[in-house]
Amino acid sequence: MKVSAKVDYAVQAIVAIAAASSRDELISAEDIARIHEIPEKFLEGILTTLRKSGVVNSYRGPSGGYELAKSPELITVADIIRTIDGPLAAVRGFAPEEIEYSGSSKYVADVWIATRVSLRQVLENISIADLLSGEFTSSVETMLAKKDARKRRKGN
Amino acid sequence: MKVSAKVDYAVQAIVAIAAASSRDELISAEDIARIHEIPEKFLEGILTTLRKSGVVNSYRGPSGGYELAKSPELITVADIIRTIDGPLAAVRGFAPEEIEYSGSSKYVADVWIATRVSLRQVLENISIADLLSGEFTSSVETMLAKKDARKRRKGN
DNA sequence: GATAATTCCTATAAGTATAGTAGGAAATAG
DNA sequence: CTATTTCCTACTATACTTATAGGAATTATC
Repeated sequence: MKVSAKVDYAVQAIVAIAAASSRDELISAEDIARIHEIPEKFLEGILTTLRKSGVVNSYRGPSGGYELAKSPELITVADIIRTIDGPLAAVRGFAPEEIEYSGSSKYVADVWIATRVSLRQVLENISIADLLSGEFTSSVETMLAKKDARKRRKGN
Repeated sequence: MKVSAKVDYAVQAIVAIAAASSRDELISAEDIARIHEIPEKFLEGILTTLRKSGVVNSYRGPSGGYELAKSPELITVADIIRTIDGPLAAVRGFAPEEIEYSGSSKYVADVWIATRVSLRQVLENISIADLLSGEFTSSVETMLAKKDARKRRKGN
């Protein structure tokens, strides 16, 4: 259950682009890469994917760069993850429903289905606009306010 | 955000062992592998990891096999994932707190922290006993009862 | 028109993780 | 003694992740 560098970079890049767009500016891949310490050529590939999926627009030439293709309220973190990495919660590369669990494993599918529901509840409810303002929907705020939210679990 | 084959196999194996243990029986790796279509030698490695972390006990020789090392109420899916795959939600291999997000990325850490909280809420609240009975805690039942819990999201 | 900035495209590559295989040593019940 | 089973070590193939390299296409500006 790991978040790839690619996805983390993609989210950071989109937020940076959104910040520029909110000032009616374009921002170049080079600037994003330098500011957020993302390998530039790697970032270029990520931005190409985001462009092809219609999340950002790009313009070439001097004073070129990237802008959001739609309002930041309409882009969620879940959208970005699905674009970059595929399904939110794949089990062995399949959707939970596609796997046959028999006998004592009968209820194991429910684990992955519940996992997917919970990921959706968080990631579909955080928009790029939220990440610009730092104000999240109440269900997300509730999670962030949890006692040990920012603490690592003891190594068992 | 994918669930590895290893983790899926591990959960299935533990439940199978729990089912046997509830009848006061041992079960062999070969039986588990055959019944649940898990590559046998691959499963052996998984069971060794689970033994070393104190989740199961093993006995050699004919009529040997595996049993749970503790009560199924005390083993959660989160425990199994951490044993097999490491932290529930690592970002680029680090814990969310370990990454420095600056400038417009300031709030990106909160995304991964909320993600981790939500995974914990699900995975720490599903025990092996729950997977034997098919009866989950109410917060998990609520998720499973959600409208589209068992449906894939449209490809965006 | 020349220049420089920028995206776009294709190819390659190192490193790591995933998923699995093979063979045999050690223990043990009957 | 034999058969069963875990235990241990090593190996392999493939894919994925995380990049890197070089240059072609586009375009704003002088």
